[in-house]
Order: sequence, then structure tokens, then C-alpha cells
Amino acid sequence: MPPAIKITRDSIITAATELVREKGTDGLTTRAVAKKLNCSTQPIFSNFPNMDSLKKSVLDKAYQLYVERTFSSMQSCRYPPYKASGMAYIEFAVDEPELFKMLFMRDRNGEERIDDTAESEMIVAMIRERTGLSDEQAHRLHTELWVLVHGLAVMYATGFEEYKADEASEMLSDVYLGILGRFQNKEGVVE
Amino acid sequence: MPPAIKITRDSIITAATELVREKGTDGLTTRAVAKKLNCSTQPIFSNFPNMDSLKKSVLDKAYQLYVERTFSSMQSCRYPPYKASGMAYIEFAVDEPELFKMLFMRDRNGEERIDDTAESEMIVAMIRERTGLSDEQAHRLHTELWVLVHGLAVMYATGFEEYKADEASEMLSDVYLGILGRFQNKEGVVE
DNA sequence: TCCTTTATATAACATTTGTTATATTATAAA
DNA sequence: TTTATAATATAACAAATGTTATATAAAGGA
Repeated sequence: MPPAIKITRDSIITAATELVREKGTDGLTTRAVAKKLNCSTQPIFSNFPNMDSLKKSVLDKAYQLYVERTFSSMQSCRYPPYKASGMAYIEFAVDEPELFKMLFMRDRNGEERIDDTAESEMIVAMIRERTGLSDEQAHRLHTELWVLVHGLAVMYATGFEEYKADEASEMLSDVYLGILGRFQNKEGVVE
Repeated sequence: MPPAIKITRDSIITAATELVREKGTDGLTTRAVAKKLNCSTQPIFSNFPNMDSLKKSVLDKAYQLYVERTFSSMQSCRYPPYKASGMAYIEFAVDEPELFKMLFMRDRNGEERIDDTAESEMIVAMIRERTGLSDEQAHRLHTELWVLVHGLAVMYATGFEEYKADEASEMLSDVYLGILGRFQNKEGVVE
């Protein structure tokens, strides 16, 4: 019989994720993970075929952390639900910039596009219901807000801009209400 | 007298910039530059104290390329001038994703913030003049549009979304006109 | 108690990278 | 023609990294 397992697959993923949090993707190396676990590099390779595989697991773990955070952030409901999801995304970028970069700023040029139409349709339906916009208008409102939220989040994650919660919140409102007003009433706009 | 100079400082920067364009920042290595110039790695180190210095020069060169592109893009004026600058930023992200990443998606957390108030004030003044908004409103309009443009550009640069010129253009208009309408006339918006 | 199994440790290897030491060689002044 | 100068080439070094070969040792079954 072999010795009992001391280093689990899960502990490796956790340590690796912690490393990315602290030092970014480049900080994720075999020896750094081993050091954090107080072990040699061997357990990594008996649990994962190679580092890319571990990196993939860290990506999944990071996304799980993001979902959990978003969920609990929505619970505390400082904002109406739709806005809350945007603010949660932004706050994730602020609090976990390295995980954010890994998850949402990675190069997807090789990857196949993920199909999020189902989720997207749900949100659009909700917007339609609340605002009386057409399907196309609701879709556009959602897309444009999402781009704004992403832009802000990226700025904060990269340290391009300093995060101020009320500023971010105001921007979302400005744009939301602006587009909404425009779609609900196309009059009253000069040029 | 020493032999004539074959490898100029400028040719090194050009080769290095080309490398970043093709393979991203990680593709910028001593040996890759040397190979592109058909020379050894030595000329690099007689022209630059180290690779970080060359990387800095590439950053400057990339910014220069961006400015030139933006300028000539503004000349062809497919859009009104203010919108044209946003579209030029976006198109730079589409056509030169690696240079865009290097310039506008790099980690600025260590860097000191650049002071762009002068330039920003000019733009804000222009907006104020054209729209009759207050200084604060014009400033907010500009900031929010800029965030949107940045968000779109980042999406395209990372391959998160496929670029379609008319879609991007419509988004800018929606948000611009939406915010503008909201600021010019606060009535007419439900909830 | 001994033995088999395998988790982990140790150590080594290949590769890549920045950087430097040394050798070579083209150039123009002497 | 000779020679000093410095631009470039060659080669080597050290460090970091992924990965693999080998050694060690723990744990329960025989």
C-alpha cells in the first residue's frame, strides 16, 4: 500500500489560484506552487499531465470564485438587480484584478465563441418587461451597458483609473437612463 | 576606425515593434530581434542597456504609430470629428491588437498617472460648445463615451467579440445621443 | 515481519531567456 | 601598409522554467 495522500488535486488548484491572485498569471510556475504547498513539484505532475492543464483548472476555479462573489454581492442588494450584476463585475475587477485579467481579458482569438444566447435572452426579456422596449432595443440597451461595464472594469483592473463606487454607479445610471430615454422617446434631441 | 554601422538603433526598434505586432509582447526577445535583423544579439546591447529599455522604445514607437493612424483616419473623415477619434481608437484595436494591448491594456498599477487635463479640457469645451451642456455634464458625457469606446476596443483586441464597423458606430451614437438627450432634457424618462 | 504499491522527494535534463566575455573584422587615419 | 577603433559575431554563463528519471519512504495486506 502506498503512503496516504498529503497533496490533493484540490489543494494544488487552490494554491495555484492563490498565486495568480497575488502575482498574476506569470506567477503561476511549478516551483512557486510547490513552495506554497511545502512540497516538491512532483505532486503537481501526478495530478495534472502538464502545467497547461493546471492553468485550465485555475481558470475554472477563478470563474467559480467570480460567480460566488457575484451571487453574494447580489444578495446584499445595494443596487437594483440588473445594475447589481454590472457593479459586481466591476467590483470583482477592483478586488481581484489578476483573476479578472485571467478570466475576462485573456486572448480569445483562438477560442471558439461561447453560446450565451439563453442567458442573454433572459436578461433581455427582463429589460423588455420592465421598460416596454422592443426586443431589438432591449438587446441593444443590454449590449451597450455591458460594453460600458466591461470598459470600466478593465480600466480598474489595469490601474488605468482609480475606482470610486459612486462614480461608477453614476456612469451606469447615466448611460442606462440615457439610452432608455432615447429609445422610449426619440424626440427632444438636438442634432 | 571602426567598421561602418549596419544595425542602427532605429532599425532595432522597428524590428522589435514588428515582432510585438506579430507575436505580442512575449514575442519580443533578444534572439527574435536579432533573427529579424539577420544579425547577432550584440548590436541590441550596444544600442540599449537592456531589454527593458528597448521595450520602452517600442512602447513609444507603438504610440507614435497609433497617433499617425488616428491622424490619417481623422483626415478621411467618415465620421464627425469627435466620433472619428473614438472609431479610430476602436479600429486601431481591431487592426493592431497586439500594439493595442501593449499600449492600452498594460498594467498601470505601478505607473504614475499621466496628466491629460489639458487635452481633456479642450474636448470638453468643444462638446460644451456644440451641445450647450454644462461643464460637468460635458465632462461626464465625454468620460462615459470614452469608457464605452475603451470597452469595445478591448473586446475586439482580445477577440471577445467580432468587429462590425456599423455595429460599433451605432453603439457610439446610441450612447452619445442617449446621454445627450438625458442631459438636455431630464424629463420623459420612466423610473 | 516482509513486501508491494505508489505518493512524494531529489536530482537531473532540455529549453529559453537576458546578459556578458572574448574574438573577429571592417574602416580610415597615420 | 600598418594600426587603432569599435561594430559585430561567436560563444559562454546564469537563471528560470517545464518536465522526467530515479530514489525514498509510508501504509496496509500477505
